[in-house]
Amino acid sequence: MVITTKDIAKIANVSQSTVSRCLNNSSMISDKTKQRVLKIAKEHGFQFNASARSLSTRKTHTVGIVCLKRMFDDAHNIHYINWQDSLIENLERLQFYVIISLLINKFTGQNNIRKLISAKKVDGLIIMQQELDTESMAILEQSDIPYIFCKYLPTICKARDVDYVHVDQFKGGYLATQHLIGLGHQRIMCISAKVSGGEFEQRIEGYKTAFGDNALSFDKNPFLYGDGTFHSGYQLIQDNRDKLKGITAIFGQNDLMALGALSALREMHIKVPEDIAIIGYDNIKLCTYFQPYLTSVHQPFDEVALLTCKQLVDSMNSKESNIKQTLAVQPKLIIRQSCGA
Amino acid sequence: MVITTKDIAKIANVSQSTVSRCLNNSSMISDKTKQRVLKIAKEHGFQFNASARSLSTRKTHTVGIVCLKRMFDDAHNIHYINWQDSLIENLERLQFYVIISLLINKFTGQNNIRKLISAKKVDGLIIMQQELDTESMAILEQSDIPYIFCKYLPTICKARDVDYVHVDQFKGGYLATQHLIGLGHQRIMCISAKVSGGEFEQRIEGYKTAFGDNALSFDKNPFLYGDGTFHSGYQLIQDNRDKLKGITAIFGQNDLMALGALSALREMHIKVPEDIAIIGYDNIKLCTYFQPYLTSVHQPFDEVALLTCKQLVDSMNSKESNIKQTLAVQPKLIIRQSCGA
DNA sequence: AGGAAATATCTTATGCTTATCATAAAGCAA
DNA sequence: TTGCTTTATGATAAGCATAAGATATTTCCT
Repeated sequence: MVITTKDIAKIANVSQSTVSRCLNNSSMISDKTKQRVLKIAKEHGFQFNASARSLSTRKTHTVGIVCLKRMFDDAHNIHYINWQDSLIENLERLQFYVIISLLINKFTGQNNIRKLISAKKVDGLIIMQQELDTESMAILEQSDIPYIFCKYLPTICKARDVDYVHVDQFKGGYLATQHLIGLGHQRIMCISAKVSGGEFEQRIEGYKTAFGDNALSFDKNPFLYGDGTFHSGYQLIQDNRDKLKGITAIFGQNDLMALGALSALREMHIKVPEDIAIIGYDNIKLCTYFQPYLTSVHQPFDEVALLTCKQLVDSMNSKESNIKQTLAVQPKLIIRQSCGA
Repeated sequence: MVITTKDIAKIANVSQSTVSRCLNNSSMISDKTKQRVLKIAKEHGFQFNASARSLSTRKTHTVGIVCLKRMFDDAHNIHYINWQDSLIENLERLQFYVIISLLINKFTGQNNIRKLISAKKVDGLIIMQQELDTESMAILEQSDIPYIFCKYLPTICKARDVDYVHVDQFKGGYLATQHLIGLGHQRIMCISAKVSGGEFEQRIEGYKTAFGDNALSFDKNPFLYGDGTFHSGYQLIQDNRDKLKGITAIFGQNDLMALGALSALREMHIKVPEDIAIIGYDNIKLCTYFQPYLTSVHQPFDEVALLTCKQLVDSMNSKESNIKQTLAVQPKLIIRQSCGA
């Protein structure tokens, strides 16, 4: 059923290496032979045996995407899937197979990064993680395959010499805050989450800098911490009614928490944006599901995915190890109804 | 850096085939040798070269998941990712690598099912599709690897002899309708979508049967068709205010449309559940984000994923081609606030 | 035409593992 | 001890494609 180069060689009455050269578009081959072989290959629906080819060339044409957990419809991750999705699309466009893998196999305790690398299953890895344990990091560093961090990990990446692509979170926090200040808000509550990786911290830095740039003080402004889910945003507001006194705006560090807060405010009959303005972060689809539509900071995941794949493919193609690159993408303010602008 | 069986053979001072036998837990090997070889392998972090092994054994320990499009945060698919997610988790537990692939490579026009099969990249395939073109179906049927359809495709599957796992959508539609009728509703509007595959049609069959079982007529009840997105649910209500007259309940054939409808009703100051009850379908997280929380029909994706993987692995392990199986999972009614129960 | 250079093709080895067949060693019965 | 069965291990081939080295063919120049 399946045809190999050997079969084609027999049919075309040439050697196997000639077939290989034809199929690989090599020079040193006559046009006549090439056309003949290619025609036969096509007629028989020839496809390289990936294993044999990998064994010989040490290339798998496969990229692994490693992530810690996959709970896409909640938590900080309703939009996370878009990043991954866009990565897959880009990789397929570039003719790579894509293996998805959890960081650790929950049932065997096996480190999947190690497994993928030492089994030679992939040519490169994209790490989508908030943080990475030292063991995994060491495995990556000792490996000879290129890897890149996508989106997350600014703090960790900063400390190490690795490729990474991220959205400028400081800028995002700055943009959001500047927008609120521009609308006259000074008593702004921050709803954040304690997740490692430093993304949220950077947004807060942006927030603080915006205050500074406007010669304003944020000292009296409350900072509340949840876990990044919708319900934590909701709960934070419910549990801190007292802290709302005097507050005119809320900066939700992600859309889910912002929308959770919005939901709580609605139940408390506090009007948005009339009584309190709300701004979110991520620009997920949910922003435009229920009125008032949520003003948010868009993270251009398409651009990030494209850059990530490009950079990884560059590394995979070049023989020497490239100079590590940090690529930053600029977020964008999306103004809707929730701030009354 | 990377150690091979040949290296281990040299270190242990045995032949390569002995090493292979030890690592593969073969019989015909003395305990002493086995322990020694295993110890060396472990010390050096030995991992089989996947390509070489596949070439020799014709097994890749890899399963492909094929899907048409990936637009996970919208459309009918906010919960679709959970299915896939659960599949991946189950496959990793069973020690398989997972390749994700779009049905067609948008840029090359290449049929990825064919590519995965003829390149021998996978041992089995899971198809997550609403429908499948005849070419792809033919490729699958001619291939010698097992494949299974997950969740979708009841109509298509019924016509062919294939393995498939699905949720009993008829039952789901029946449960939802029965619940509404039990609460005294008879004038129920159906908000559905024209998506092929037959899922929605089956839910409607369940709806109709429930009416019949209660000796009621649904003849005057409106059936509205959108595209499955939140916004289409919203728009359907906005555009059909007139049809709401006399209606006491709405059956949204998926949660997104139901919530879209809910959002529209809210803007029209129609109270849910007091004026109109709403029931959804899918039981996505979003059901409990904004009050009134949406009553819905839960599709047990964990169970479906487990069954899918089990059945596929069975097929992959057995030498002869198994008898094709149809596995149905029962949906479950989740009662919340939106029907006033 | 003769010979070097360029072009086209073939032969063989290689990548890593497993499978098959062959061989050696050990155990046991007569 | 001989001969036979088990048990353990080694040697070689096979799986499929590519790479390197060898050979044949053509082209081109003097």
